[in-house]
Amino acid sequence: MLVSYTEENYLKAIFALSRLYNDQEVSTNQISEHLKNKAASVTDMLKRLADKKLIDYKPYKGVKLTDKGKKTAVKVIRKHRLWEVFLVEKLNFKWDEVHDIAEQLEHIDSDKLIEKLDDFLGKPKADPHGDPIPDASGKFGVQKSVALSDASKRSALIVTGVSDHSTEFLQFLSNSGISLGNQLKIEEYNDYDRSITVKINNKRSLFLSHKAASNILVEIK
Amino acid sequence: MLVSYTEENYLKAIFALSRLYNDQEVSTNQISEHLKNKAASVTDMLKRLADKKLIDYKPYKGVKLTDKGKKTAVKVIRKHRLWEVFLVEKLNFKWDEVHDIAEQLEHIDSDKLIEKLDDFLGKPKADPHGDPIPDASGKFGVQKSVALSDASKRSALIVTGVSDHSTEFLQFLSNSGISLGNQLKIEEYNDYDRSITVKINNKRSLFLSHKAASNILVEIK
DNA sequence: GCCCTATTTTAGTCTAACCTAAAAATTTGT
DNA sequence: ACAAATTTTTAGGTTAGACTAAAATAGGGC
Ligand SMILES: [Mn+2]
Ligand SMILES: [Mn+2]
Ligand SMILES: [Mn+2]
Ligand SMILES: [Mn+2]
Repeated sequence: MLVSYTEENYLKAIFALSRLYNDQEVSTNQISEHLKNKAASVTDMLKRLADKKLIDYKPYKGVKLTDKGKKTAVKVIRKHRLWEVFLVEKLNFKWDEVHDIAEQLEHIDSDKLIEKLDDFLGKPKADPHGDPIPDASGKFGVQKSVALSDASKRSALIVTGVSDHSTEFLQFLSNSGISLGNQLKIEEYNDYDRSITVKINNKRSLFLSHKAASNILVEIK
Repeated sequence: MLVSYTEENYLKAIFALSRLYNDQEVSTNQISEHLKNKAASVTDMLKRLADKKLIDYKPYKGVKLTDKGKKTAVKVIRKHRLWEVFLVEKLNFKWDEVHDIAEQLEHIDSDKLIEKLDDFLGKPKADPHGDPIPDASGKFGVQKSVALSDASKRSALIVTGVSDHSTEFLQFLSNSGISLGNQLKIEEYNDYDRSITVKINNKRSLFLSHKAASNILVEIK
């Protein structure tokens, strides 16, 4: 039984939303907003996905992915992130340019291709935005990173990812000279607006708003 | 104006067929057989392609690609062949495994991606089957190869391509120890069934039927 | 318990891309 | 030249996936 391009996008959306809301049922409206489709169209699709046993759907009660649906969604995410690594590492794209292309590439259907691509890239554990890449069996490595805005002062931090994937934010980081792997130290914490000052790689100092800091993920070194 | 996945496949088919029949108008039935769609469906699509100015269509008289249609078709072919090179050269696929995956990859829409892929692969001039790769402006290099069955005896020949792209034929060649770049010499020519015997790289001798020899393309060294 | 509002589903349309069956146009054979 | 065979188009349907408008349901406040 084959899953269409469109169905894959719905499964991915449901997976992301159920993560976001700690594995609760996902509502029609949440999916509708996420995919920018009308709620009536979503209901339509939910019926089709339920027929295919990819989701559990109780009218008015929201949906949950079945194991089969989860497996499909995770595979699409795996493909998306592997292709992003390829685009950045091999083709020299910038990290803010790859998402839209990966949105297309993630639907290419060939198990052999995924595994050969994974080998070619050296079985990467994370994509260019620090998001973990599930392995062939669908398991994600554990991510123990926290938002920079929640990190403690003075300890050495490593930038491991971002939680805002927009071109604007990624370009802002690049322009500010922050990239994955950089070492950060929080130098000042302003109670008034929760803005901070950080030192990058023990060199330059940089001022960051709370909004920016909340979207940078770090691990304690 | 965007060209759909399906429309791209029609343009590619029309391009291939008009090559095959020396730039004559392509008929509805030819397209129908090539794409394994019914003739009525083809007529439907021809109207849509004509509306988009991608083909010139006169009912009952066959179709020709416009410049715009030709440009689109050639770009799809360029992408198909570049991806095939990627799959064989970088991911170690065999030459008989790549066509179906390239059929999907050829529809990925990003000019920047094509050009970066082309650079990454070293701007290859031919795909793994010896088919020429048009450059970014759409120009094909000239192919001066002939069928092995038409080549003259005793001269040193180089295998440059195949004209049958089926898995069966490609695997037959691999099993026989013939690949692109090999040197061949015709040792014997049997008038009875037009079969030949060739020497590969001045070492092994191999018997080939006329059918096989007619699908191997060679250049005189 | 009932009303109000927000959410969700149903009903009815639309388009792209396919199909079958029938009609029309073209080509072929004599 | 004209009938027969072939090719192509038209007419009418289907399905996936979108939409709008209207109806149904659920949940919160009193
Ligand atoms: Mn992405
Ligand atoms: Mn990413
Ligand atoms: Mn191919
Ligand atoms: Mn090829």
